[in-house]
Amino acid sequence: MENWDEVRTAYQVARMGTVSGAAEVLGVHHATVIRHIDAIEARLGVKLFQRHARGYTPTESGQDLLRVAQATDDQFSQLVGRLKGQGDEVSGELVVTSLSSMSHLLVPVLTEFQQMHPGLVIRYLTGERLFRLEYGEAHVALRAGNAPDQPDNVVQPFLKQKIGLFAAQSYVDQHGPLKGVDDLKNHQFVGTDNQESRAPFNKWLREHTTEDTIIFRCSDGVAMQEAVMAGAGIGFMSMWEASRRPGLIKMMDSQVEWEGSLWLVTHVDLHRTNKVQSFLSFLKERAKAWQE
Amino acid sequence: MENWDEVRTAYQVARMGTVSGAAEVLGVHHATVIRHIDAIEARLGVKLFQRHARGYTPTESGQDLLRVAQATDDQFSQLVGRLKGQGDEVSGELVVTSLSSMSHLLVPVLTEFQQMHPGLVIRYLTGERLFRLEYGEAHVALRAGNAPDQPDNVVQPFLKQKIGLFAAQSYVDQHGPLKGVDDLKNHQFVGTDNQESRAPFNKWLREHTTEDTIIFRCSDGVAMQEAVMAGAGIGFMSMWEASRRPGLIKMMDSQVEWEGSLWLVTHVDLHRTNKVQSFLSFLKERAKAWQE
DNA sequence: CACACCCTGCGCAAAATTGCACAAAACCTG
DNA sequence: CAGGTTTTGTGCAATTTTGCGCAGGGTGTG
Repeated sequence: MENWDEVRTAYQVARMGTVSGAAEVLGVHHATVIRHIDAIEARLGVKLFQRHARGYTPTESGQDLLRVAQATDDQFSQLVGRLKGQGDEVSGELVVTSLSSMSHLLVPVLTEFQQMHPGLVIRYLTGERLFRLEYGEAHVALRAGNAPDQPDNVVQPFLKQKIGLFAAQSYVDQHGPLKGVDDLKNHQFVGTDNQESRAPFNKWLREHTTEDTIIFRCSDGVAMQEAVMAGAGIGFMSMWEASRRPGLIKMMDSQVEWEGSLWLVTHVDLHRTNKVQSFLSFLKERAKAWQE
Repeated sequence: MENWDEVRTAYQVARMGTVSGAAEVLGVHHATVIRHIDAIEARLGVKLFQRHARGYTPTESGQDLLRVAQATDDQFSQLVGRLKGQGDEVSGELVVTSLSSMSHLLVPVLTEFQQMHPGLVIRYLTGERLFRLEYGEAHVALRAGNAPDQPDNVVQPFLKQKIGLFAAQSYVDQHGPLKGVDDLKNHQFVGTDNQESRAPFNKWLREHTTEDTIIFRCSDGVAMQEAVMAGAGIGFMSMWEASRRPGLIKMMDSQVEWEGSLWLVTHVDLHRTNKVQSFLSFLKERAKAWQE
């Protein structure tokens, strides 16, 4: 059965009993209805209607089609109702992805947002590989670094991540405090294993010290923080992270050039949906508290 | 939801994951598929797919549509299976109509035919009013008299009804036998109450006797036979009927001009269906036995 | 019995749909 | 990393579909 429109036409004819009545309901010319009926009967090789001067009377086959198409019509009506509503209400899944280092910030927000919308299921995806918005893997992504410029992605600046330079008390006891920029070469650092890291504070560090001062190198951000905590060396950490870890000593005033940008990225197809929009506005609201 | 064809297109895209794949399945150009998707999304105001270089990924709304349309597709497939088979197999209803005087002949045939086809429901309609084939009230009609010439009705001659002139033994005892055509005016007859009856034997009777000899007039054929049996007068009766009623005396040799034609009438829309055809051939086969 | 009304059916022209060719972008493979 | 493949997207022309007007026929009603 190809050409579902002809089924719909036949359905209305069976329901109305006349070609003219069906044509009026369908909003087409009655000649079109006749042609549809002739076409579907010819394709099926079955008479669906008995033609007479008063209209079209469905045969048993036509009554069978009537029942099936009636159910289909109901199904479609319900579907349209769901689809139209779905764009407006916040329900179903909300898939958010970010680097795992952001989870401390995001998880409380996601939890609160879910509690505001009982019908919502939160899927928070973090991992090494980038979850791609284009394939529908996520609705909202939190990205760091330079502004992403992927097509079909609508990207907006989220917030500047304030970065500080910290060390553990044990490190200060052992190596003494940092006495300004010129003293950097006399200390040892915890840094990223990635030589080409484009994070601004990493570039700053490469410019102001020599390679051999970075004596503890990690590929994972969380491990870096652990290393700093353990006194392995001086390391960069977001101000917000540092405030949650007691015993850290600020080694230097924060430089503006260390700041990293965070970006909120959504797929253009989903950006205008109420679900995404309400989450974004809620997230920005909560993010104001982090800035101070 | 108008335009069911677009639903079908969207269904195939959701199923295949690509526009090209859906286009191949649907047998249309991929540009058509793209336009259908754009159209249905615009009409619903909901994004059904996320577009990317690898194809179209259904959103939650698209997945909802996929489920509904999948069910619809199954329903339609089953419907087509039923419809295509329905034309071939003998099942459902078989509606036959005739004058009630034919019931003695038809009922045994109908009974046997039903037993040959367990899935069949026989509806045998008899009554004063004519059941009209055009409105789907009956599949097959058995008509007497001149050949019906209604449009859309396919008419075929069934058999000639041999008619004899009979009386009860009690009538012969009282009035004596009929001594030829010239003796008709000396007898009394059982006839129809309808002055304009076009039955050939009635016209013959009006031509060969006077009105006042028809002393028992009925509107119903069965009542006429009862009257003849009771000795009210001489009356016409089909040879087949007379042979089933003992004690009747044939008053005259059967005249060819008395014979009435019976016609099998079907609606043109149903005439070619296997159900009607197999019943007609079965009926004709059984009718051969009546001719002898 | 005649009139009015409604429904079907058909030819022709207008309109919408579709197919085609081509472009551009992304992905896979060797 | 480059070539080949697959995919979507768009302007233009051909085709199909649709709408319109009118004729024909049947039905019901006054």
